[in-house]
Amino acid sequence: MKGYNYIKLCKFKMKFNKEIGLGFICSTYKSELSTNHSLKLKNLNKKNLLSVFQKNIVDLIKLLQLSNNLNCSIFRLGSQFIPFASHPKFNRSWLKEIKSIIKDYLPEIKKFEIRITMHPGQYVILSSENKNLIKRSLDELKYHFWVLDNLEQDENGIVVIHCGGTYGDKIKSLKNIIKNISQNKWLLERLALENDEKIYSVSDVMIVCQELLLPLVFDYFHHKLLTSDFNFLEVINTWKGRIPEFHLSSRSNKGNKFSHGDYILKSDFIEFINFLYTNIPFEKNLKIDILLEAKKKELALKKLLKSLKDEKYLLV
DNA sequence: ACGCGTCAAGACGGA
DNA sequence: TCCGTCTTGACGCGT
Repeated sequence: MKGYNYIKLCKFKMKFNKEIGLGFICSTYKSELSTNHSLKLKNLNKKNLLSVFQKNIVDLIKLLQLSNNLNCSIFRLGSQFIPFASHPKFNRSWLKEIKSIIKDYLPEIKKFEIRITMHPGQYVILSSENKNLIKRSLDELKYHFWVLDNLEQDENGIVVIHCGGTYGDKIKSLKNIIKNISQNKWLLERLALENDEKIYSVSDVMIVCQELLLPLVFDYFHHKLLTSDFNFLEVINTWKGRIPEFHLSSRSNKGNKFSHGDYILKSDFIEFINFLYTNIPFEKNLKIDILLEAKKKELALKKLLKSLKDEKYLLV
């Protein structure tokens, strides 16, 4: 049994005594490896689906191997792992074959002991009044849960979503989210909510997380674009015994202020660690997973690790 | 053969 | 009003 992969940080004001695990998301840069191989809806049939899924699961193992080589603790599995799985044109009976393929690869996947989490697309919305949209969102979430169940992930295998739109009334929309989740208790098993950069700040998301006892995924980049007042210990407390998942990205030097950069600036990482250092009591024993949301994926992770080593922030 | 626009889906802010 | 942002690979049409 190997232990939790974490990086050994030093050179902070005092020794930073939390165990920080890192990870990158979904694919390698330029997608030599990807868990998001897909197909056009009009080409959706059993044969095509199985061949695409086969590519995704084979690449998943290679991506976990790569993550492990880079000493990562967490990996985000792409939402297109089983393309169109929640679509009406998807024949549910295909899942039997998928299930048995997963079973064959499971020992290889589990041996890395890397935490696998997922982040459905922007179309999963629980704040809406539109019944059909809610139904489709629940179907999509059900698919994500199915995947993590079948990958035999423990309670740390979360499914992260944003809170959706406000439709001009944020309080009403937050109530809708609470109502929709309350009416579907199975969501409490794996669902987690993340603050976004335009609509729902950490303090907004906290209302739902505290009401329903859901983990709050703190995205530092989003928080800086849409700040709010909150007690960071309350964010930690939403995780109960689970390992908090936080997100970090740097601003892109092109595009608008919302877009994610190719890499993670060392300064942004240090700033985030200092934020954690300042806001979590020294004596609190904690593991924390930080997913790096950078366009250049594993290259960004490697570059960050190198620059941290070069400047002696990281013990090799 | 390759480059580019489109593809299941929503909502928002900014130009 | 339209486009880019969240995601970023496949594919089919045009050259």
